[in-house]
Amino acid sequence: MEAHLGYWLRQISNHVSMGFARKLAAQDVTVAEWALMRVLYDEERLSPSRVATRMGLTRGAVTKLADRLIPKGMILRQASPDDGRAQTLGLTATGRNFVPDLAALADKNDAECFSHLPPHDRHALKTILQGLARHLGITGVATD
Amino acid sequence: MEAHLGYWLRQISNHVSMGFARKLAAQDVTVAEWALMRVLYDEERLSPSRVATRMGLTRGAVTKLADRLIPKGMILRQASPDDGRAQTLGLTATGRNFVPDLAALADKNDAECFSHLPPHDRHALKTILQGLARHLGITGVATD
DNA sequence: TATTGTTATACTCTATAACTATA
DNA sequence: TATAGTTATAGAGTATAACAATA
Repeated sequence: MEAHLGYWLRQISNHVSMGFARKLAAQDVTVAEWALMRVLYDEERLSPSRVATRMGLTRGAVTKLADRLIPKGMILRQASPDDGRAQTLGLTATGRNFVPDLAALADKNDAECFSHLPPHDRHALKTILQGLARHLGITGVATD
Repeated sequence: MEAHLGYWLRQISNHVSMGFARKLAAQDVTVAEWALMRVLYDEERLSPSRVATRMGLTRGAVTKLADRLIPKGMILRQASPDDGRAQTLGLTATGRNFVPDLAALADKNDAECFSHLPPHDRHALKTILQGLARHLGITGVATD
């Protein structure tokens, strides 16, 4: 009943994410909001369904995130001309300009948490984690 | 703006924790509830304050967890004889007998997620994570 | 006054399921 | 009938702040 890898992973991950969340909060953005913005940054314009698939969320969850980002002026929701049911989500100019600033916060957070690691360990950690993601069938696109 | 270590950590950690949560759910226990039971397993009897410190939670959060575990018959809340303000939390016999079963689920989950890793990688991962915990000042006691 | 614990309230994150409008 | 999206509801997880009882 000693400690498990899953335990240590959770401890560190929570710590790192909380630090990042705090930095984002100073910009009035949550981690989930950032993840959505990051996905849209790569794709210009995506339907909520596709966003949901990429982020591993339900469509309803995406709607709620979008409902928060729209009044903040970060993203736009527009009806698709082709299909009366479909919508598209895309960053506003403001949102698009903001993404690199938020990415810089991710850089900073990563640096604070991991820069003391010897390069060899940092590299090993990333390689092992990426291998695990592949093996465990984690689909998500990088979002921070 | 490539992917960060924090990102991969979160992806893997979420995946591992979700698998564990599913297993615990089949026993009508959540991860947070398990964490509290695990802390009490080591200590016999602890005040909510001390539990909060160990788990990195507020006292209010501990009260809520305890309020769920008590009707499940897993833990007991008793007034301290010494200090009229103080309470103590402790596992019931049922709860105490249950902890090893839940720990076995943690073992199983860990095995499912990590057993395919070469022993060398598994060891490196654990060592690096534990080193990070120490460096980042993560206090928590192992809870899974 | 300080401390212990509980309660009230709020918010994020996420899910499931029902519903609406189209196809 | 099937699909896209939204809405309604719920619950975990957590925090902050107010409060009651006791020290």
